[in-house]
Amino acid sequence: MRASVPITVDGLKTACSQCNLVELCLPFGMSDRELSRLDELVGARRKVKRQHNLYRAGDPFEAIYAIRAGSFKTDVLLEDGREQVTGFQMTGEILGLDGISTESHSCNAVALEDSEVCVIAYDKLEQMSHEIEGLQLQFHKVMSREIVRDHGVMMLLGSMRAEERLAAFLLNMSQRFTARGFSASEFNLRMTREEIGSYLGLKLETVSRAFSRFQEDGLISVQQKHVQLLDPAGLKRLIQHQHGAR
Amino acid sequence: MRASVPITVDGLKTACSQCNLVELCLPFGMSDRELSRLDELVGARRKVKRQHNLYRAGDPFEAIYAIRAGSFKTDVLLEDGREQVTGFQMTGEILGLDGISTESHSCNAVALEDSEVCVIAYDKLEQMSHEIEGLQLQFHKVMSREIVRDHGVMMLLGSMRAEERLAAFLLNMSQRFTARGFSASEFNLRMTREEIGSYLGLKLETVSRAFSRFQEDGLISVQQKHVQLLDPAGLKRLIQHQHGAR
DNA sequence: CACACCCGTTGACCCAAGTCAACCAACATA
DNA sequence: TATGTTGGTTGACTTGGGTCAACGGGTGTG
Repeated sequence: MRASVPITVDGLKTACSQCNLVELCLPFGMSDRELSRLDELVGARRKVKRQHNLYRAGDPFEAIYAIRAGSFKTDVLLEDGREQVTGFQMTGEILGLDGISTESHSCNAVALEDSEVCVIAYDKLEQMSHEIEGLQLQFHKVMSREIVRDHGVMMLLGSMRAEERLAAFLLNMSQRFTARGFSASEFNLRMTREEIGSYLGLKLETVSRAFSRFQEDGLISVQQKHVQLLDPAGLKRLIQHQHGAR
Repeated sequence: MRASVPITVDGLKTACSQCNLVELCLPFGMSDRELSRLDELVGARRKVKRQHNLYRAGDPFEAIYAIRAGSFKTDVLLEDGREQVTGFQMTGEILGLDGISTESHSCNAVALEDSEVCVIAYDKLEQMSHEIEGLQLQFHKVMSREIVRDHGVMMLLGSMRAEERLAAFLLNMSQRFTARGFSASEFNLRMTREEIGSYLGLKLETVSRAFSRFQEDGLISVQQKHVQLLDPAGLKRLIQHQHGAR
């Protein structure tokens, strides 16, 4: 637990039209004309240091955030201190959608490494969505994707065994690294075993053991946060026909 | 598993402005002027018989649905047949938001009893959102609420013990019945123990045992689907300070 | 109105994952 | 370069919830 983040805004306006993350981010699928108008929407960037919060549960909701560099986790806390990590977010992904419903955030967003986000004022987004056809549609798709993703996590948590959960997690990470132009088979995780465990509804020891098991079975090679997928098909098979599962 | 639903549209247009569910439904918070315009948006109603699907995973996405009467469950299926119930929906709640992202539905929606929905064509909704200020905002709030709700379920599934999950479930049901003008302490569940179990990531036997345990402890009184909450505060306490939890 | 089937309950037993503990490796800080 | 601290691994043991099985009651269908 670290101190609250000192808000770090640098004056630089970010141009969506020149950002290499368009393919992954809010502007996806919009026309060039629309894209250029979007540049007005995106305000300043904000830097968030590792372990610092982008926002906290209870904070008033003013903006959503597009990750420009780095990565985050979101979590919810119970009164008694139990933590549930609800997601890990990478570049191009949108943070803060949870805040719209009650006009205040319902979870915490914490940077897993030194990161930078584009701040998108929500009232401006609302207004501009009235004007730009493609923006509204794309924004709805982003929210809908989040809902679908969450259903997938419920599937993980509700119906899979420990090793299946970790396999699904690794394949998901691989797929998202690939979409960002990184290797599908080799990457560095940014989160701890405990954070993975919280996300997957497992204790950190169980996560660690599953990693070791996968290594023994020649499915992956792990060394701390560095992971190499040696047999992605094997991992997929593990999810599909593991029987006797709950 | 039953046959696919024969689409049952009756010609009656539904007037949001005259519906007693406004408080709970999409039109919430909109002005009277806006509300009257909304009547154009909502197309026909559709009846869905118990056990029949409103839509299935893979169906092309065309509309979202507001529940006018009855209730539903949504679920996702794994290749090997495992089912995960992702939610239970009651009157005034919106179904189908999962379909926006890929333009096809990603889960199944099944009626738990004979039910009726208002069909809201998505392209019309998009178009009208450009024109009606309050509609866009409200629609975003509905989607955001769904995301927040899903995070709550992840908390359940990832960090709570069996009895805590059931207690949280019962309190949630109670709260939603209350919002609909029904008793907070006495209601009939529409779903089976197996469906509750799937939703909570438990086996039906465990759900049944937890019900019995609660009854022994004087927290509730159960008889089949009929539930009476005798000590809601006790149920709340159970969630908050149950220690030794995972 | 009868009958089958589905649903819910309960018991006995088992196992996957949690708990507790020791230890080691990385990495940050002085 | 030393040194404290955090993160990860592994082992031994425990346990909450899953599994399997038997049974009884409700209810929707013919």
